[in-house]
Formats: sequence, C-alpha cells, structure tokens
Amino acid sequence: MPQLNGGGGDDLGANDEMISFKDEGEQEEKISENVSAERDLDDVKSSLVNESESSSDSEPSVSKRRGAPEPVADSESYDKARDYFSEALRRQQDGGFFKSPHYPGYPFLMIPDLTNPYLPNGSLSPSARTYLQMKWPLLDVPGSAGLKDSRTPTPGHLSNKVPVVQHAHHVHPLTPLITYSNEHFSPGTPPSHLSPEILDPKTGIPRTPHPSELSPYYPLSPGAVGSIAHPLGWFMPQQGQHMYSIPPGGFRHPYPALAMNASMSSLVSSRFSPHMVTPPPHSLHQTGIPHPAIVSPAIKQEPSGDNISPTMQAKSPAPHKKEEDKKPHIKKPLNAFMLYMKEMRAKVVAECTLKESAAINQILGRRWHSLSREEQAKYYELARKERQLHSQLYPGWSARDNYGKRKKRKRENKPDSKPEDFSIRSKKQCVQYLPSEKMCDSPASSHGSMLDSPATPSAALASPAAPAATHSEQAQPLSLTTKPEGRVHHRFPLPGKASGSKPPSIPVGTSGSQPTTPILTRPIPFTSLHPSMLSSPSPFHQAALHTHHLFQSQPLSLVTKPTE
DNA sequence: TCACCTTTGAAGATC
DNA sequence: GATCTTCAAAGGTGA
Repeated sequence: MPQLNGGGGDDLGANDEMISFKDEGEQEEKISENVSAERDLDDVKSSLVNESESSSDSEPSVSKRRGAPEPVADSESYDKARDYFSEALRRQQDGGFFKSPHYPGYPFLMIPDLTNPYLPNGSLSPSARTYLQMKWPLLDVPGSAGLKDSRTPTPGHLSNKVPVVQHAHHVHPLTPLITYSNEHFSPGTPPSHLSPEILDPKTGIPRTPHPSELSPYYPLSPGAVGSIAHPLGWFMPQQGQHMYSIPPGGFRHPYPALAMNASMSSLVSSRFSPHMVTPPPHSLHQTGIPHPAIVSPAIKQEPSGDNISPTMQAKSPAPHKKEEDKKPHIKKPLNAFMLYMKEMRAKVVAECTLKESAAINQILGRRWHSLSREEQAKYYELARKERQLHSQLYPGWSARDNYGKRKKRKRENKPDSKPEDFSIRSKKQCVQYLPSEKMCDSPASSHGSMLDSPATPSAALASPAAPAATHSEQAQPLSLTTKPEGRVHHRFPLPGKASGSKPPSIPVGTSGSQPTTPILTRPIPFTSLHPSMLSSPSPFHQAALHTHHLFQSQPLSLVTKPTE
C-alpha cells in the first residue's frame, strides 16, 4: 500500500539533484541522507536568482537558452510533471499495473510498470524503478531489494540519474505560456492497442471502450515527444549539464520517457513575484522559461502564432492599468478535484457527447463523489504536493494575490440574495445536462468507474473499507444541484474543512458528519432521471437516503438552472 | 470579446 | 470559529 499518509513522499526530490521538502518529518527521516539536496537547492536557487537578476532582459536569456545544447525549456513540463507523478502514483495504487504503450516512436509518456521492471524487449528498466523510488518515496515501489536484474543499480548507485530524451522539436522559445491545460496532451497517433479506431473528431482523443486503461496522461502532443518532466523538474539546475545521465539500463528508444526538464529549474526563480519584475514576453520566466502557474492574460488570449517579440512588447504602450492586467499572475495550485478533473475530463469528453464544460464538470463532480476514499486520497495527496511545490516555488505567494484576477462576477449583490433567489444567476435557463449525460452512462459504467453514481463524500470517505459508490447508490444526492445562491460550499464537510485550515493530507472519513441540508429541493421528474438513478439503492444507501430525507426529494441536480 | 456556467477544494476575508 | 468569497480548469454559450 502506498504511503499516502503521514506526509510520506513529501520529499519529492530526494536525491542529489533534487530538492527535499523540509516539512513532513517522517519522510524526511527516510531521506535524511539527502540533506545535501537542500544545499543544492539553495545553490540552484541562488544561481538562478543570479541568472535572473543578471538577465533583466529576457531576450539575452532566451538567446542563451536557444544556444544551449542542453535540454531546452519545455513549457509543458509542469503539466507533465504533475501528470506523470499523478499517473505513477495512481498506477502504483492500482496495483502497479501499467499498460505501457510500447509503440515505437509514439509520443507517449512512459511510466514504468511498477510491478514489472522489464521493458517490452525483455530488458529491465532499472532507472525507471529507481527513479520512482528516489523521486517519489511514497510510491513504495515494490521489491526494491529484489530487483530481478543485477544490472539494476541500487538507488544509491543510480542516485538521481534519470534518462533524458531531448527532442529537437521541443518548444519554441516563444511558446506562449501554458496553463495547466491538458491540451498539450492531445495524442498524436495512438497506438492501436490503446486506442481503438474511434477518435474524437475534434480533439483527436481516442475514444476507447476501456477508458480506464487509457489515461489522459499518456498521450503527448507530438511536439512534446518524450519530454516528460520530472515532477520537480523545475527545481533542476540548468547549468548546461544534463540533469540526468542515461544509465546503461535506462530508458532507450522507444522509451523516451522521463525526459528531465532542466528548464523547469529556472522556475525556481519565479518565486519572485511577477509583480516585482516586468514579465518577459509570453509570460516566460525571467530566464525565459514559461511556467504554467504564471499566466499572462494577454498571452492566454493569444496562445499561439503571433508571438510578440520583446521589442514589440516594449513598444506597445498600454495604459498602466492594462499593463498590470497583463502581468502574469501565479495561479493557485490545483486542488484535488481540479487534478481529478484534469485527468478525467478528456475521458469523460470521449465517453460522452458532451462538450460543455459545465456538464462535464457535473459529471466529474458525481464521479468524484463516487470515488472510493483511496481513490480520492490519491488526488488529495497530489493536491497536497501541488501546494507544496507551489509554496516552494512561490514562497511569497498568496491566494489573495489572485483576488480580482478574474473579472468581477455579477454576484456582488449576493449578500442580499437568498438561497432561493435565482434571479441573480442564470443566463441560461434550465440547462438540462441529464440527457446528455445519459449518453456517457454506459461506457463509464462499463469500466467500473461508477459514472453517474454519486455518493456523498461521507459515504465514500466514511470507511476505507467501504467500496466506492455503486450504481445502487446513484440516487444519492449530490451537491450537483442548482446552487441557488452563490456557492454553498462544504455541504459535505470534508477533512480539509473539518480540520480547519490544514489541508487534508488525506481525506479523513466523515462518518460522523452528515451532509447538511440538501441544496436541491426541486424534484426532478423521474422521466428525466438517469436510469441508474432509479435503481434501488443499496441498504447502505437507503439508510443514507433516509437519514438525509433526500430520496426523490433531492435527486441529482443535473438540471442545473433554475427557471425563473 | 468576455463573463457565465459548473464542479470541489483551498485559502483568504469577514463577522 | 464559523461562514462567506474567490479562484483554480475547461470549453461551450450568450450577451
């Protein structure tokens, strides 16, 4: 069982070149030998700081990078790093099974099979195992001592060396800053064994009848072939040397995996608030390297093509306020649900005919609740690491900094609005997502993802042994309701909230906390209910329903919009 | 063009 | 301390 609790795995970068997070003492003990990592971090930071300071002009920095023969910047690194880690963790927790998309030349992120250290060609991939062990102790990579292949160096030997595959067509120096978008993972030509013939006409995402076997993490855009970043890749020094050597038994073609992104190291220097410096063009970091968490609104609107040169940007006289608006801001780290959404969105989109994010999000919200505690725990853990990384990268950052980054919503008069006051919302009326959701009912259900089978967090989290909500629980109401007024948060007290400000390192069972007053009071006609919702609830669920007085009176609220 | 929608969670703000 | 507010992603929609 992976270590998900007790701060395990907080030392994401426990090795010579990586950074060790200082908190979470338990894990810290495990890697106490990596104290040097922190020193390295300081060195890296200071060097990066110097680099940043010395290159107030972004242009030289970019030029420097251009000329550098070493791994170049990868604007997608942050996403990939996170996704890689997420997937690795997920796979590990799923039992280590991993269908490696062994497909020569196919731009897939290769995550080593944690239970099978052998590559498809029969050779061991020690670096993969060691890498995972070293980088993510919490992964609890099995059998470290029992490596089948003597070639496999011990972690101490292998240390932190991770193969790097650099691709010529990496990232254009002017690649605009990306966000956490998954778009960068649009697959190219999916391998046949992973992708059936069905491709989403728009996104190209393979529509597989077994989505659970095809993680949205894997596909990479052709431009990102093999450029998988280490989760802490941005901590890596970028001093002209390869971050990681390629061990003899390491990844090799066609395993482009784990390309370490040296460029991300420069992101360390983005700890300096972008407000303190004039953002380089395209939201590139001072070092010229973009960070997904730093977003320039202007760039976001012009994500491609017409890249503005620094000079052009300098020439463009914009009002001071506008300039400030265009200043990139450091985005909030994604929470567990957001991470889940990012992972599952493509899957849901592929399964369904839905494209509207609002509907997708509703489905995802239901799925989220249907996840077992363990499954959710993975995302909570990831989110926690996200926050850790974020705090490491941007020590001075505060969520407050982003207040007002979004345009003011129209709910400013909310204080006067009552829960039943729907008038302040809703441009659209009575948007019914249920019919659409029906379309994706089968596929997901078929692979056991309990699609459309909501369960309250309390149910899902109450007991670790409690299985994920099943279809028998689908009548369980969710918070997918018409939010009558503003945001009714934390209807189901979650560990995070229950424990105050402390983030839920792991979701704690909320067996004692029952959902509060149902939000949705307007029943949905049975005809509009999802068929699965009409199924008899399990005894457990019935009890829950009874307890909450929700049955029928509060169905899923995929009818989201109140009619006025 | 851009806010809105929709979800959950985190965190800051407010009372 | 409890509650409220904002933002994070995403992409269609409508003003």
